[in-house]
Amino acid sequence: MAAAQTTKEKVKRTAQKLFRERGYAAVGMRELAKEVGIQAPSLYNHYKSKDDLLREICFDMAQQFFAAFDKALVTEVKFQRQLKAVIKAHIGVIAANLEASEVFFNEWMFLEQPHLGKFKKLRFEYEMKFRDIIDKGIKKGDFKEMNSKLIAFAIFSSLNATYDLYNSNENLTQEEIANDISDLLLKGLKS
Amino acid sequence: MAAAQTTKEKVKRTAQKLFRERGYAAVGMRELAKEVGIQAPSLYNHYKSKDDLLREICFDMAQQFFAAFDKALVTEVKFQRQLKAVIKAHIGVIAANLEASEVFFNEWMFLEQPHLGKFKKLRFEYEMKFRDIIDKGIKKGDFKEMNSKLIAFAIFSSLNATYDLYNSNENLTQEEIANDISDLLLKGLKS
DNA sequence: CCATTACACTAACACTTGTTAGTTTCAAAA
DNA sequence: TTTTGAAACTAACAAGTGTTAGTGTAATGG
Repeated sequence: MAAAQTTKEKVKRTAQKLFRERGYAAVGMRELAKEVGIQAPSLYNHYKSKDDLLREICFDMAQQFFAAFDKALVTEVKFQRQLKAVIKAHIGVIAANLEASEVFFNEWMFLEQPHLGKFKKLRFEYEMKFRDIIDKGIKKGDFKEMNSKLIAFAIFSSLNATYDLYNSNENLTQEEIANDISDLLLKGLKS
Repeated sequence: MAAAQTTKEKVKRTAQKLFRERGYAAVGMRELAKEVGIQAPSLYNHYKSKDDLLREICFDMAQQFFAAFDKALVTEVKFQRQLKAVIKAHIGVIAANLEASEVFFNEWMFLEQPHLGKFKKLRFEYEMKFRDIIDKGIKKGDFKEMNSKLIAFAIFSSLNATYDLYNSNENLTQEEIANDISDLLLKGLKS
């Protein structure tokens, strides 16, 4: 079991890093290849196009988010706990794939058809899983009567700030971020 | 006083639209020109470079955010009200410049130096104005003891989801969004 | 009425883009 | 030892990039 990564893995990891910091459209195949340490055409021994590379990054992350959500959900019954559990799971995936998840959130728009359509569908499904918990929680009385779409959007965008939090000078653990954000969302800032 | 917009205004508005929906790097000058209804080189009669165009969009928005913040702040003394007031002001600016504010949030990274440096500084200052309210509110006891950086990040990212909310099928007014988001942040989701 | 200015145009440049074709290298399988 | 396959290479293409030079035209101001 080689601890060293294969070239293909290195290509993917480097692409995640570059796509995140400069944007998919702004990163050229030559630049990517140089960072990996090979020539541009050699990239095509591993991925059949630039789009193919982006596709693998985005859909891998989608799969991870779904898997983590489903795993987190089964163990809880109360909606407050359910929400906290999936928030924790979501942040866990981000924390374990900091760069790839940023690409997932910000660069998916550059996917070409038909993958773009499939991706949008996946994202919508994932959003609906969150809204489902909120709606059920409202119905049961665990949560306040509020616009669940707005809440879902607020939750998502808060969670997705995790990357910036990690890169700030504060030394926050994944646990702390998940706890603080779910506390804020559930109980509010007011003392 | 022509009610019709000048060509320069049309260029700017079209650029905001295209940069938002396709990303700065992915939009070419020829495409922009075509949408405006002129030839690409004619753009240079109005802006001296592509970067110049992005710069004007970004710094105009920065100025608007600062102006709205300062205007909102003076009238309030309690920190909960202060926070709500600046949230309202922030969302007001987004609502009045939906496309430009998206460019401001997502495409500023493509600014070239020295503008990039100046822009980053402005963004940081703006963030600190928010954190300042939170920190003072915590000190006074109006707010819970929490990591103010995390809170500020969560607030910012929530606010910046406003664009997506407007574009969803829900018919939410600017008032409603501002009220619901500040309610959520202050009082939490829990009933 | 003439000079100037604003703003459009076409042609073109130097460079970069993603990608393909064809070739070489080198280790593992037969 | 020969064959095969993966994975690197160089050379090159067609298309697209931001931008400049130079020109025409029509309205404006002296």
